[in-house]
Amino acid sequence: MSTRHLPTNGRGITLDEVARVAGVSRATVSRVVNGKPEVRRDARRAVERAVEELGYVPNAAARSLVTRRSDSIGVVITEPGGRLFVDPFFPRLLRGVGAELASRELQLVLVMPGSAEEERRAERYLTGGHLDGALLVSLHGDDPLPARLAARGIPVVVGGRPPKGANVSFVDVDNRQGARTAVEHLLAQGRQRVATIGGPLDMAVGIDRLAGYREALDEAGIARDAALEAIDDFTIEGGSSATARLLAAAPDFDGLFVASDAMAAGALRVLRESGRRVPQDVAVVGFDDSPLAATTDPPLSSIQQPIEEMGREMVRLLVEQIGRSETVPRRLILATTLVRRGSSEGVANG
Amino acid sequence: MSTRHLPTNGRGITLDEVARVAGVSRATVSRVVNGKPEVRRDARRAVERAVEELGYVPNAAARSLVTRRSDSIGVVITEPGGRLFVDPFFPRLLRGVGAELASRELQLVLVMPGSAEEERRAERYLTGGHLDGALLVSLHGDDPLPARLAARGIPVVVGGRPPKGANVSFVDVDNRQGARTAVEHLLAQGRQRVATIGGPLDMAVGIDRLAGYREALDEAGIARDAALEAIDDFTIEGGSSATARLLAAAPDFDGLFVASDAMAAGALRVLRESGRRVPQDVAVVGFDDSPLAATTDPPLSSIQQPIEEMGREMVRLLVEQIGRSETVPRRLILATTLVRRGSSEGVANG
DNA sequence: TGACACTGTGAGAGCGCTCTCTTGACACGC
DNA sequence: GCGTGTCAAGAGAGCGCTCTCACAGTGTCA
Repeated sequence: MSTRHLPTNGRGITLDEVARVAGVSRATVSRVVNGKPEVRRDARRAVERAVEELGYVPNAAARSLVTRRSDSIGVVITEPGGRLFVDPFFPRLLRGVGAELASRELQLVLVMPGSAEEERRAERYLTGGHLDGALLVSLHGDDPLPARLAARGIPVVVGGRPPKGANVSFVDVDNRQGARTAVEHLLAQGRQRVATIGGPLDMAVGIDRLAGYREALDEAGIARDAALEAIDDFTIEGGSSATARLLAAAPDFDGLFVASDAMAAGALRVLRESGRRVPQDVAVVGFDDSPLAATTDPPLSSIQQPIEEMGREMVRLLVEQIGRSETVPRRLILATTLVRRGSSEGVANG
Repeated sequence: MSTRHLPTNGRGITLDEVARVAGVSRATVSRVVNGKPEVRRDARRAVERAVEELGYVPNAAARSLVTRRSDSIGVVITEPGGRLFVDPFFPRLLRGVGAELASRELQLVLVMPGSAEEERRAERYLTGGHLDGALLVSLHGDDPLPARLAARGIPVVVGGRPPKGANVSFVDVDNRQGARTAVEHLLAQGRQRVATIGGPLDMAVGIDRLAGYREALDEAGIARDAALEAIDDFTIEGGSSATARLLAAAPDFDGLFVASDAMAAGALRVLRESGRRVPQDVAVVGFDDSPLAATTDPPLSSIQQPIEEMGREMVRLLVEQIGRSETVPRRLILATTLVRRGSSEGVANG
């Protein structure tokens, strides 16, 4: 597009040089570059031409130094490993975040602390004013990070329901309603004994999806049965062993809601090994609608979450906060969708 | 616009204040903070105490402005979507990159251009001297980006084999040898007619994995057969339709090497639908060793690649370049491993 | 015509840091 | 005593930018 002859690599072309070439002052160039309105046509034009000709790119450090803005935000992923690799939650989220940032000329700084030591370094970095704000994802237990950052006046938005103490903005997926939808779908298929495999109860997703399961049963007037509930981590193996426990405690269940697709994949295997046919004997619905839902045998019905939208909304909430000195925390809950596949279709048994 | 002298971000602790508290000059504080040796014991101690007491964190922008280093590197992922979400390649890579950067006090800036427009913006950003170097992953076709950046003197390391024209450092996985290993394994199992499903031939991975397949056959003295080769994209659906074509063209194949696990998942489904048993009738090996390899029925044998190590090595090569003015491009090829699972086990047929 | 408002532009003061250069203190040899 | 060398520490000059303030130029109205 442009013919920039000078291979600058940042060092070299400064505002001063552009000003000289354009025949105006440094201040005027600055105004044009930053889109300020009070510059006359011809001056603006001269500056634009000079910028183009010289291939001028503003020096971010110098600008930051005076504006006290870094024009970049942090995305902190505190995830030891598991979920990180099993489904494409993070790529999707980052995609959404990136898309929303791009139109705002903001940069995305990824922080993935892998140890307690690195986590402390990350906090230090965040509180050091290097970033204009932070997106916090995949918090575990009652991580004090969001509250700590908020207390320091750093704009923060949490992805997922934040820990108890933290009064910060967040964007969450409606896990509870998603779980309800899944269970209602199983009941509508005529299933009488619907079991569940829940995720870890130290995570909001784990708690909320189990709560949704229970609500759906309550609302349908079906008595709960502790034997129909098994809890495990979000891995494939967790799903397998939880299913084994379920089969031992309540061999007669004919519907199964699993709080993640990975666990559901494990469940399908164990069900098959136990001689159950899916969906004829047991109808199964997972959660996440991850790619592996389409590869299992039979393909897995699942609850789809708008992850990219979540990323985008997180950025919007964060940008709202940046610049304002005091803001009221906002919360946003995004709806989920049931995706019907073979594992819960047809075969009305009763 | 809004003049804010709020104690937010950074909180205004400067070198000067630390110097005053410690009773030394700004220069001495700077020396201590940057680990320069020529400071006497007591002065050093006083500074350290003052830093601790005040919670001083250096202002990155000010430092950058004079050092002309940003202490951050870019990771550019030019991937329209497909591969991004199907397997955890990127989380793994980012994990490796992040781990290696953390110990070097470097920050990771993620750039994911989603359109041509964003790609140009990204290039502008990179050449603007905002970053000390860049890691380029998932390049397609003959993307001119690496060559362009290198020409501007920006340190660059490519993940995967770079486009023809680009004489830059890169780290790649030994796709060719991985494919050979897979095919040799199938032959060792007694398979006589080994087919393959290859990836897009405008990508280095696609080309190299197909080349490996052919080499293995050549070396075993088996004549190649065009009917045994099908090409498609790296998706599940691509694998399905490629398999259908293979079944039509050469219904007698008894071994199948698929250039990605996602495609292999599609292949398994179509093989099953056609009445073939895996591994009895057709033994299958995939590539990537993604999580879905463990969830298919039967579990999929696959070629594992050291993705996190790739990320770490990329950072090492990049850091080597940063600071040096002229460097010779280096290349690194990482070995793969065959992971044997049910889809290619036992049943020596011949 | 003078007083005043308004607009576009330039001059210049920093932002917080690093780094060179200079100074100061001290030890040593003659 | 003086010159010389060594090492630690301070003074001060920017790095490239934004932003305030002053000022020149133009228009408006009494």
